[in-house]
Amino acid sequence: MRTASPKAPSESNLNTHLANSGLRLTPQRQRVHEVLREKMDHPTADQVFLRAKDKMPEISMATVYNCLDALVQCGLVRQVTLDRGATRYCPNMQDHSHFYCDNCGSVYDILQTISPEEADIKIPRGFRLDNIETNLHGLCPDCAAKAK
Amino acid sequence: MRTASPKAPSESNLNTHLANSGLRLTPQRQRVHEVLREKMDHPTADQVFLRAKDKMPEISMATVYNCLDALVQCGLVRQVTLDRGATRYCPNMQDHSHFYCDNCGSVYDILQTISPEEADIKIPRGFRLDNIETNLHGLCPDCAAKAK
DNA sequence: GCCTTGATTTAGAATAATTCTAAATCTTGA
DNA sequence: TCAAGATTTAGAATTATTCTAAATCAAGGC
Repeated sequence: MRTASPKAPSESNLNTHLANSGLRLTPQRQRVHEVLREKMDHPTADQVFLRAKDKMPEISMATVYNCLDALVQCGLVRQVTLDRGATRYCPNMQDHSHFYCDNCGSVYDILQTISPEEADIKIPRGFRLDNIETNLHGLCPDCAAKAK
Repeated sequence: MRTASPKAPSESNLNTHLANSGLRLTPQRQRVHEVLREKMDHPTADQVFLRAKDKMPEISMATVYNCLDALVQCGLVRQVTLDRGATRYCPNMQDHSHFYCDNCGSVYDILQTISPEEADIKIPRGFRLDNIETNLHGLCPDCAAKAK
């Protein structure tokens, strides 16, 4: 039996985005999306996998990668590569940049970015610029204090 | 016997930078630096390894990583992480940003950046901002043409 | 509702990228 | 010349990501 259950706004949002990219809404994609929004640190695929398993023990690593790719593709998650280590995922789609501590590897959202207009970036003819990613490198408060 | 051989400017530059970071000038570090400057595409560690072996067949992968780290540490090379794949290395220390084609993965130097001042980035108290990395994402001319 | 088609998930293998280890070899300064 | 510490090396180990083929699922047509 199927009852017409009202959907949480985030779920319908998720469905809309997925559908716009020709992707389906699946329990796994929901779960991965949920995990990312639950704790908006910047988890690696592995961390997402571990957290997702709490409520969905049968999910596999390959699926986590698939889901993350799907979410990135439909514009609900950003992929963040800041160093040689594992890629991180960020569900905050508000315009912002990332501060990366080159010493301890911690990541912070910085609610400020440079828009293409104000940056006045001129790209050569033929290129199509989709977005500008800004990564701030330096030391976090803890490491900065110790560095003195 | 040791003769006082005059050094090429780039070599003395390399030595100066290394020394300033408490690092030694070694043939391997010279070779890796040379490889990067020979062809300023944005090679991965693996590509650097293959190219370095031409003139130094006994160099090892671990050493290439060590050398790249040393060069990054002393400010002669930039590490560039643009996606989930291997890290790339860029010997162009002129202020510039990278354009990354999200479709084919090609990388281009864009001789333009956003200075911390004009960006007007305000980081929270306690953080130490060392540099701003700007990555431009989109499609290269080839992929942009095909995408239409 | 049933069926077909293609999308998605799965476990596990495979590959790729990076780091680690311990021994050998340099380099520098005393 | 020696000692101490830095660097290199091969190869193993680890980590991160992708691939594979089979099983399952979802959506649209009948």
